[in-house]
Amino acid sequence: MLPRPTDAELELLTILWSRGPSTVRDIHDLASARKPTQYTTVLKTLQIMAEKGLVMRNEEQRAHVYESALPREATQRQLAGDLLERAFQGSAARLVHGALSSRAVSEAELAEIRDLLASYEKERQPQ
Amino acid sequence: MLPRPTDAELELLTILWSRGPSTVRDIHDLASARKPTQYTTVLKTLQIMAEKGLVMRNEEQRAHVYESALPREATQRQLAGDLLERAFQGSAARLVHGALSSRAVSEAELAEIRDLLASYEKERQPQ
DNA sequence: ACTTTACTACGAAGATTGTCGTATGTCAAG
DNA sequence: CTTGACATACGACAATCTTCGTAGTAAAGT
Repeated sequence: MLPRPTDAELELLTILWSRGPSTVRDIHDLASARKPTQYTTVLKTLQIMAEKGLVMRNEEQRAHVYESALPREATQRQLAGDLLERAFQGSAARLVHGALSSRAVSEAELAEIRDLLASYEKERQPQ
Repeated sequence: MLPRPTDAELELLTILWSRGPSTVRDIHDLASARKPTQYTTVLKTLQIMAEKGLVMRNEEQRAHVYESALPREATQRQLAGDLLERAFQGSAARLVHGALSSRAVSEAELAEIRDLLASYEKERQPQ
């Protein structure tokens, strides 16, 4: 339903996910710390995102408050699923392999994934 | 070094990975079976990909032969790593969670991922 | 009251993407 | 030799993306 967020849009979504509802000022401060950007660039991007339905806007205050329309997990599911189909022909194992081989992975991270798998294994057996 | 392939480019790369070096005719036949497209659209896209370095072109024959510049795994690593950083803040566990929750996963697939993890666990202990 | 500051709206420019049509060249068959 | 089939080259168009500047307005400071 919702379009896949573009690169610039995703950058702002990650900020909204970590901060929760935020003003353009707040979002710009964080975004431009990572990559220098004009205030109006962030504003314009958020306005477009609101048109697309990627974010919701609360206009009660003079400084509008923006909020991600979907929780982080939902968008992450969409993005992972999309890449899974388009680049990995649906092979989750290949995607995991690609992710793990892209950089060093800590033991803690491997353990976390192992636990995740275990819960999926269990889920496959309703009783 | 190489740019991230666009959606249309990735579609053609997947064909090259499965078929190996191919003519535009071959690629077009397969691509347009999935999504109707004009021959020259595929040709133009391949020419742009050659400029970007995403594919190599052999012009010995009248019908040029195109070949992916990188093996499938290298590009998949790039794409997975890129998404990992941009959408998952580097958390491989979250990426795996997103992928698995995006659709039903077979027992065989889970087993494959489990084996993959095991090999990474081993690799982490040089001695 | 006036000036500075802060905010939104919006037009627009430049780059990229995806798509196609047309021009042109090559080659084999009639 | 001419024609038809098939190939590449390339210009062009619309849509989207990213970015920014300017205009207008509301609030706050002096």
